[in-house]
Amino acid sequence: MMNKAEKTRQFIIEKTAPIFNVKGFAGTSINDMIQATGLTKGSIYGNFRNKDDVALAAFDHNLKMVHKVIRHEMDSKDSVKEKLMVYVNVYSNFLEFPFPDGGCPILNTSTEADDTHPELRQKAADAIMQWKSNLQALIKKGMDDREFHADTDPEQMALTIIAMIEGGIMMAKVTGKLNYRNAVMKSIKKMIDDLG
Amino acid sequence: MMNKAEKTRQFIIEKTAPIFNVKGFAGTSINDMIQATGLTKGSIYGNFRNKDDVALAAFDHNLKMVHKVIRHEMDSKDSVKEKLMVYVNVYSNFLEFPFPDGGCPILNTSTEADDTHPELRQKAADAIMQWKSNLQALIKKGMDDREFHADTDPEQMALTIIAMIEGGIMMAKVTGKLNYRNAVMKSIKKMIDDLG
DNA sequence: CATAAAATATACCGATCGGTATATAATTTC
DNA sequence: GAAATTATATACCGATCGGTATATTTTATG
Repeated sequence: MMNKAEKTRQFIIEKTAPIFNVKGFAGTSINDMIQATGLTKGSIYGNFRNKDDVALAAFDHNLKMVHKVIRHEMDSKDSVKEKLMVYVNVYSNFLEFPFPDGGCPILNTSTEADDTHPELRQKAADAIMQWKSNLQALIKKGMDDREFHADTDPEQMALTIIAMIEGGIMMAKVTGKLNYRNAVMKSIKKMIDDLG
Repeated sequence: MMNKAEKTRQFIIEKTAPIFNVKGFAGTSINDMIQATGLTKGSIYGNFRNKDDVALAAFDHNLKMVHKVIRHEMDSKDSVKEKLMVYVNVYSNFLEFPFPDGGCPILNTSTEADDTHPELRQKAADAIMQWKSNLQALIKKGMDDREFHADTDPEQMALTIIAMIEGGIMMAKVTGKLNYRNAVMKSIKKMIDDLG
């Protein structure tokens, strides 16, 4: 059971995570956090070492939200193909799911942090590598189960799916044209279908 | 022929464009620009209305560099397929080309600006839509020339190629694993090959 | 070459930045 | 219930922020 400080820390994380995801690390100030939480600096610095510390926790929180959605949708799926399609469906319709404000935290954090914030960059890199490994394992299982063709390269397929998802999200979000993402997701679906 | 001010303005743009591409709009300060150029605020504000103005010009400059590379590589290609492959080859090896520091300006600017900076977001959106239109026209020409299958959806194919390129760049850059991008580029090549 | 115009340097501004020290309030412990 | 401990609020800090006003330098013009 959480004590007062743990509750406050979690509250701060929940309130600041969307802001970091929308405005980025450099664009988010302590004052933004104060306004979002209604607390003061003493409370923030009492629960976190510094701004970096909050940002790292916020990224973890955003990622956890994404994982939660994926896992929830994944639970009711049997075939590997259906499980792969979960990614496409969730990322195609993230307004229907409790996705973080600001969109995909992996995309946002990777792009901002890759040159500027080694710790955030490392977390985003870990998230992508984990995602790749998960997809790769799924695809390999599909091959083992004879659900997919034996000539499939699981790692390449996993990386390609992620690239298409992230690229599709980025294009749709910046242009405001949802059919852009839909077109890309349609391609991913066809690619997954063609696996077997 | 450029006068002194025009030369200085262009100089400021050239020096600050990589910084904006690496650190992002929010992460780049007037002081960064001063240090990069060796000039002072009077010179910067004498040639630009404000920081936004510099950032917009810097994005244009970065984009122009990318277009220059693509156009240069495109010139010696005859078939549509070869022209499409130029994008894959250039984005696979942008260390071999005069690409902006910080990587792809479209990806960087789109992701940072989509929620925070309407003008930059619009520029990035325009760049993507232009890119999509160019690819779409190429693909359509390939179909008209019977180089590609008639059942190809040019817009969907164009969007998918861009998504894969941008997604592949993002993954490789944040993880430091170049084979990630190479795997995705390999998939794009196969997809282009399968067009006809 | 002198003067006017333009460009850049310098000084300055209020606001905000991330963070710390101390006071006060809230919670925990005995 | 009082005292100790912990958490949060407040005041404060130096540094940096984007930007402006004015002085100085450089360039252009006649």
